[in-house]
Amino acid sequence: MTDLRDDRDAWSMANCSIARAMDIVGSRSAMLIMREALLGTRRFDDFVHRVGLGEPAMAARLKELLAAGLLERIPYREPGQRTRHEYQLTRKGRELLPVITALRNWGDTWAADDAGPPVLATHRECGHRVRAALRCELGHDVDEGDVDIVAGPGLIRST
Amino acid sequence: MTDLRDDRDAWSMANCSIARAMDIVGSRSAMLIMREALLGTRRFDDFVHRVGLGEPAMAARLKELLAAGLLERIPYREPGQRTRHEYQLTRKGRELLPVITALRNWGDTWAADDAGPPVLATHRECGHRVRAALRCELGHDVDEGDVDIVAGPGLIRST
DNA sequence: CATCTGACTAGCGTCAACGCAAGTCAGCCC
DNA sequence: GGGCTGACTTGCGTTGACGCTAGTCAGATG
Repeated sequence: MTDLRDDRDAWSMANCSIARAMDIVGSRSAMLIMREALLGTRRFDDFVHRVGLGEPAMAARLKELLAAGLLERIPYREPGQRTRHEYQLTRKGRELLPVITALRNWGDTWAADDAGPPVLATHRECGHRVRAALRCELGHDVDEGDVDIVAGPGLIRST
Repeated sequence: MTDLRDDRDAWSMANCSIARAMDIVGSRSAMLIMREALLGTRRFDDFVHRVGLGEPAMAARLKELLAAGLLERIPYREPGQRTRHEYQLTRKGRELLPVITALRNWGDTWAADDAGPPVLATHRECGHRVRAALRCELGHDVDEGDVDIVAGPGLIRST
């Protein structure tokens, strides 16, 4: 099999992973909540003022992200305080980091103002900037033009 | 200053690159249009039936993506046909490939059904699967836990 | 026991996204 | 020159996202 793009209409996107991902984190607010969660935010009120969403909207979004399994609601207790709940990333949520990083890279390049990007992600061990780069399982760097699209096990062919 | 996460409320996300990116391609339909464009789709009607959006909505989305500079409207002429226009990716649009790839990776892992992912991106030269991976400018692979967030030139500090 | 704080919920009103149905418009084809 | 096709536009109505204001609720604190 060569490249599925050569006969695009012979297969369907009914179970497209990109569409499914967008159904879960494909809104501005959901993605910004995940940005905050990856920056370490855990409490409801902090999400509200750091993301810039109203309380009712935030409560609804967090509920969706809990239901989708990106966040967990964990009880905790600060000394002298009553038991509360915090929103912690699950593995499913933590693995959005490459998506967020790729979005930040793109925004830094194409949507930042003249001053430049507000924050930089760096490699703790060497201090150099981190990017989401394409590479194959053998470790090769993959150029934009060197990607083939081939059938996967879940491919749905059109009738 | 080491890691900005240690004092999260001392700086603002007013010019966040992630938020800006989401303003442009942060809707399900915009992202699916970019998916199709990266798969080679160029004509209006093909976008309509491959993305599964109505004609009015598609016309509006395409206009936004043209205005944002992700697509260009280029005249072309098939033999025996009149001049038409096709939507071609610009460099700005093409550089969304890491974002789309990261989203597909995540969806393949966390949102695919039992059959598995419908399509696979492979490296043309070796045939192995392509992923969006974190790496620094020195070429190191970067682990999820090894990312620092430090001030960039455009950082806005809170008052 | 009343108060206070963090974390919500309830009830509006508004605005944007989208589907559907129908109309338009330009030019090749017969 | 009347149809046909591809690429839209116009005009509904519906649904969902969100802001705002106000109310609730649980438990430590005074």
